[in-house]
Amino acid sequence: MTTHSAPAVEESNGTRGPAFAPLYLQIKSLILNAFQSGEWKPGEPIPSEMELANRYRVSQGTVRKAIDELAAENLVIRRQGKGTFVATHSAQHVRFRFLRLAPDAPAEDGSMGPASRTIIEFKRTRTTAELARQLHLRSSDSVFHVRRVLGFAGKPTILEDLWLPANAFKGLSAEQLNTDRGPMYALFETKFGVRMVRAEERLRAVLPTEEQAQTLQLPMGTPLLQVERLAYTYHDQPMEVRQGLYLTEHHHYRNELN
Amino acid sequence: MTTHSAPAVEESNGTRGPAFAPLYLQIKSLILNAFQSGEWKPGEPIPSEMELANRYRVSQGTVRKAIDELAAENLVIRRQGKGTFVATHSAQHVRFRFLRLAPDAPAEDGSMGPASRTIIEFKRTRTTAELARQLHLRSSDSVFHVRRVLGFAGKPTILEDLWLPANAFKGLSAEQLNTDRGPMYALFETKFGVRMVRAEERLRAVLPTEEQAQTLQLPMGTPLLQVERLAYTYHDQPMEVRQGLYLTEHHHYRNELN
DNA sequence: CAGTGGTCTAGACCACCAA
DNA sequence: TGGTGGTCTAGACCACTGC
Repeated sequence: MTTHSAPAVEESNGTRGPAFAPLYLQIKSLILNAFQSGEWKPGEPIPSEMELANRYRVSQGTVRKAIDELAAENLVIRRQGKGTFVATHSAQHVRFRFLRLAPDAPAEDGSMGPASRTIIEFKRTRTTAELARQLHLRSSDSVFHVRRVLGFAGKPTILEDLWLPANAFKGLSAEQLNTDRGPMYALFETKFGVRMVRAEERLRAVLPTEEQAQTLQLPMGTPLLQVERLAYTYHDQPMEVRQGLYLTEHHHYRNELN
Repeated sequence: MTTHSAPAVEESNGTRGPAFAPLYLQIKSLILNAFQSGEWKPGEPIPSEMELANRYRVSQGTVRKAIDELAAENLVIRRQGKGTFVATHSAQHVRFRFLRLAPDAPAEDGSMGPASRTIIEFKRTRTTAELARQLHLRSSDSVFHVRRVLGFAGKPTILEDLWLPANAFKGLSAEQLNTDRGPMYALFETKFGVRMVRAEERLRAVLPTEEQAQTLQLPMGTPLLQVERLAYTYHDQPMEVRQGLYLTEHHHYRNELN
């Protein structure tokens, strides 16, 4: 603490983004740190703009611009008159935000989720070279591997494999996954403090192997949409690899180009 | 013109967005009108923020917020020290912005475009009921129908059908499409003043018909990625229906989830 | 009513670009 | 050097929420 005119920002914090970034980006980075450290948890309100402005010794406008960006990236939700809240996968209106498969005929009850979910495999294994590369792991690290089938209206529709770094998901169990209702990403948030923020997907049309066809109860030769996903948490840290096979007879993958 | 304190906004303009929208949204709407009317064309600079502030009788900050949104929607490009420019599909770095198919192995020369393009059908027909619904046409209106094949590295990879409202594309010819280099959407801009701004896509895995397989020189039973697109110009006006069949043996459709 | 985010203004200074 | 967009500030007022 120097004596004259407080230094703006500073938070007795070693890692503070690029040294000479604009003030509002430094503020944004500090807020993200608070998210990652769990100081403000998903679903909870963050301090008001005025409070943050005082804390960081900047004007309200600068805090506002930082929060503007966080809101644009869906990391935060603003509600006029109430406050600003850390975004969560548990909130009703953003559930299945990352599941882009939609029924061709819109469901009666409005939004939909999988009607059935069955874990058909759960194990902890050593990382493969490919996984290590994608998840930034060392070859000695281990991962959880989950395989599950999602069904809509009684019909198996998605066969999904996913891999998670064991270090970040200590204690994950098949029991836990089976018991839980609601999106898997909501479970990750509440039980492991891991919030998925962004993902990249690669899509292809493929034919199922015999095993895959049996699992999905489909004839061989049925074309399936293969979706490879790499999901990231705060600060662009990769935290999940997922590969899905989607049956697109009565569903489609929707996308917006901007 | 009243005498006291100029009224802010107003542009002797009947259609001006929602009546009681915030000022900056009204400004944004006025700017969009200028785009649509062709007052400021793709690639050209728009007036400086100060000029616009004076013209619309608002502060620079309000104009700035309007332009912020336009920039976020990729309708405008800002360049510090130079000005703000109407976005264009002709610009080198945004070419093929709407083509999400990428080679599995990154190309040597960096960015890629189709190596070959062949128009295999071009005709003017009456609108179908489905097309009329999607393009907001009357059943008496007619459309252009184009079918083409795109190839990469000598291999046919995309079979694409597209439909355009004939009214908006008066004079479009197969000749024109064959002669032109560069993205089709750039041609639409320069020749017809139609700028595509946004699109919705629906993806499915399908098997080709016999005719489609022959056209793409593929064996029957090859799974293909079917991409249905509805593309919009300014003010959310639908202007193109497109259906593509993508061969995803050596390419993938990339997507970002936020 | 007090507290929150949302809008709007006016003005200062900076970083970048072209002539 | 002058003009452009980019950042930052300070302050006013509005709209919405909950007590």
